[in-house]
Amino acid sequence: MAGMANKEQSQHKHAHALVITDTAAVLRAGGFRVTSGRLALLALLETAGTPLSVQGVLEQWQGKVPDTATLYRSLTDLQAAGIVRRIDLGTGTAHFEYTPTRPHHHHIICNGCGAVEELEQCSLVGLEEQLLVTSHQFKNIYSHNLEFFGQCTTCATKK
Amino acid sequence: MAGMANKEQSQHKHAHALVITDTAAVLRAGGFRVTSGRLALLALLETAGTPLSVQGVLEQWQGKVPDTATLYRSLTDLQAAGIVRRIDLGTGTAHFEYTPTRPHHHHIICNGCGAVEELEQCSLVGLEEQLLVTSHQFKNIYSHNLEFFGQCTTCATKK
DNA sequence: ACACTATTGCAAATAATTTGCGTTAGTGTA
DNA sequence: TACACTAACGCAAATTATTTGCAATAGTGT
Repeated sequence: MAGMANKEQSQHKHAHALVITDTAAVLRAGGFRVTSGRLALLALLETAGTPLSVQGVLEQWQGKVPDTATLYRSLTDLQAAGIVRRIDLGTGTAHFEYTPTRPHHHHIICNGCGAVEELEQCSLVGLEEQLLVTSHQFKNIYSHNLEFFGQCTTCATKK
Repeated sequence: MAGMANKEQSQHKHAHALVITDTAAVLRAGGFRVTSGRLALLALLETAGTPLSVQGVLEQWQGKVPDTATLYRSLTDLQAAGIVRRIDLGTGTAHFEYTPTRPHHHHIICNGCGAVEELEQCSLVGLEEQLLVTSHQFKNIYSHNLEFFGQCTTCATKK
């Protein structure tokens, strides 16, 4: 597990950014070494319009692709540090998002083509509180996953 | 709560039952042959307090366990027929529930021990409608998954 | 009791993900 | 800038989850 020790950010003059959007800075802030592999990985995740699977990452990779073992290791560590979010789209394989530029949100997945749309806001925090009152068994809720499944316009038209 | 009262079903000709609770009848209604393997599988899923993985099914199986290939095939077919529901608890492996006695609902999963609690009602149908108005890309929503992750009382106490 | 074919078991193939280990390359320090 | 330290990487191999092919077996309707 990568500790969240060194706060080495803003080695440049923009000290006012509330959210670190520069991937190199994000890595440093997370206690990671800034390697070309990680930079490329985060850049990919950041630019991709949708959550990417390991497969997806490899396909979009520019140049010599990294070893999958390395990729999985990176993703796992980055997730533990909160830099990457692992989500389940019901496909049976993990998908990943770049957290810093993507606040908590949910998805709609097309049953037909697998297209994924990200949803704007989420109003379930209030619901979480209610749940804790009702639940006899649970004490805390830290997070939730919510995905909708349906048909995108294209697939709906195709009959 | 795991222990919802488990009523003995009427295995006789009460034609007025709105929901078929007898597993053999459920199988027949779904166009399946009533085999001992399937009966045992459905019985297990029905009695289990929580969604079961294939692993879990095998562990709880009484007597000579079935082949996993068979198990997967059965579960896949039963799911296609709507007799079984496949859900994702974020563990990376599929879990299954017996649909006839379990209406649509969601779960809370303990980050510590993996304990799963089923939640009563779900008020997201209205939300689905709203989403369709907002979304530019989606036409229909057929279903959704919602799981909460937190700490059960036991794990919360354990430090 | 019989024929028909869904279902099962067994062996083997895929896929996804993880682990061990020696090599390479960021980082802080001199 | 050079050097030592060790995180990160590549490669091979192991696990785990799930699927597929095929021949044997067992429900079902007649």
